[in-house]
Amino acid sequence: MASKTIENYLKQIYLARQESRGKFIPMGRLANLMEVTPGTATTMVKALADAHLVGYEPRRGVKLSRAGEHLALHVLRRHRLVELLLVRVLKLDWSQVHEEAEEIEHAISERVLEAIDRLLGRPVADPHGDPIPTAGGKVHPQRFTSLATCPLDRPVRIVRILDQEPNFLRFVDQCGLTPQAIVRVQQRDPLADAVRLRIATDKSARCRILSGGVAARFLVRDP
Amino acid sequence: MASKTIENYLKQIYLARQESRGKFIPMGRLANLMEVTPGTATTMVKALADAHLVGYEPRRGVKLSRAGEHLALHVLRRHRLVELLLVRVLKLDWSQVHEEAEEIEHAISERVLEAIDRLLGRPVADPHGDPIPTAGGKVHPQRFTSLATCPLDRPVRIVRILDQEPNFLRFVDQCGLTPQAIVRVQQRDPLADAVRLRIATDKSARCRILSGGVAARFLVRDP
DNA sequence: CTTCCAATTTTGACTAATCAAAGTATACTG
DNA sequence: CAGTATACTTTGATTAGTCAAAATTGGAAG
Repeated sequence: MASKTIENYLKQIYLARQESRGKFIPMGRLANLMEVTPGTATTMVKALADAHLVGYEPRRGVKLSRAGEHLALHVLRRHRLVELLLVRVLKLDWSQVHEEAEEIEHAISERVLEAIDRLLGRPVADPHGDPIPTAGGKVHPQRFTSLATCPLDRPVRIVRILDQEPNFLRFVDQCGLTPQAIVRVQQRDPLADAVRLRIATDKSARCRILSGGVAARFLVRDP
Repeated sequence: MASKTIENYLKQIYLARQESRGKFIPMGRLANLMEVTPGTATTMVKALADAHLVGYEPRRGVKLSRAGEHLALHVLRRHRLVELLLVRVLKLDWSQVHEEAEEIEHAISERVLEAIDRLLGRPVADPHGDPIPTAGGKVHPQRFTSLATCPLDRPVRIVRILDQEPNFLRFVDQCGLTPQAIVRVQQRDPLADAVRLRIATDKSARCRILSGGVAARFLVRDP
């Protein structure tokens, strides 16, 4: 069985590849994500390569092998199903479940995972809208725009938030910018790097201003 | 924070003291319970003693300190609440939850624990009837007889089973000797080491014969 | 009182994961 | 193209937990 540490390295490599579409993840980036020194990351990645979980090219970086990706998706499946259990069944706060799930994801067996999946009715997304890989390791491909790029003056539905930071999520919660919320982008000012939007469900008709970077963390689709 | 290993040592020392009422647990016994070599147990116990979690006297054995017992009870609380969650909410089989909880007990935070406790309605016992320590570390003292010692020909209620072995629990399940079942001991034969009993809820009026040792693993009280 | 045995402790070594710091390569800058 | 900054790798050391095997001891049996 893969150790907790190995599972975390593979998960981070997988997640890093999502954003920067390049094949190889540079060591420095991985070391950062894992919060270890660069030397530690190099050592560990070489061990992962020996176990055929990743491909490693010195000074270029690391990428998942078939087997590594499979394992990473499995970890992600556990993580996201646990998050949903914590929110839906144990009524934990949306903003906190990510950190809780970080630990629990390494402790649950296939049996428990299946029981959670069944109880929750085979869900396809976690509380942040992140897709839950199937038991077979498939991820439903999402191709959403974001609040930084969607058309103006048209209502859109928030479907996913690309940030797990509790403080940020608490802010998101207070604004009402949670998944399923319907919002309309009224204006974008590229020079000021500002996005002005209105939340449909918010009767007070107040506007919100977000920076472009923050707006890009909200994925949306037609309602 | 105490590591998983430390938590397990403390838990085993606590559980061992329950049975053999002597103050000190001999090293050999602990090494057995932890499935490590005696040398490993000695090394580890000396480290625990340095952390003031146990008292250690060479060649006599080990016992929990106040702090160690507190931690052990906390682990046990997590273990038993998780077991109950797995049975009641996730509908897992009674006979399997012990091994599942062995892992999960080290992964859940105070917050999650509290949420489980609330969801389950502050339960006082897990699916095997083992008492759940309170958040403050109190255990409701149980003083039950067992099927090996209770009065004959009087109905009694099974309240606890002192064995977590899946095969044994499956057998218990099939017999209907689960917690809450009402049974009557009809006869004891000390020489044959046999206990004959009838299960009240079993319409077929069939009898069961258990050895004295097995009978002693079923704690009972007046219905 | 000696002998011996079984339970313990000690010793030396190993694995996984980590860090600090020194060394090396790549790429940028003039 | 040389010089340097940055990113990466190597090296040597550390900690937690473990084992195998040798050394010790405390008490039971003669």
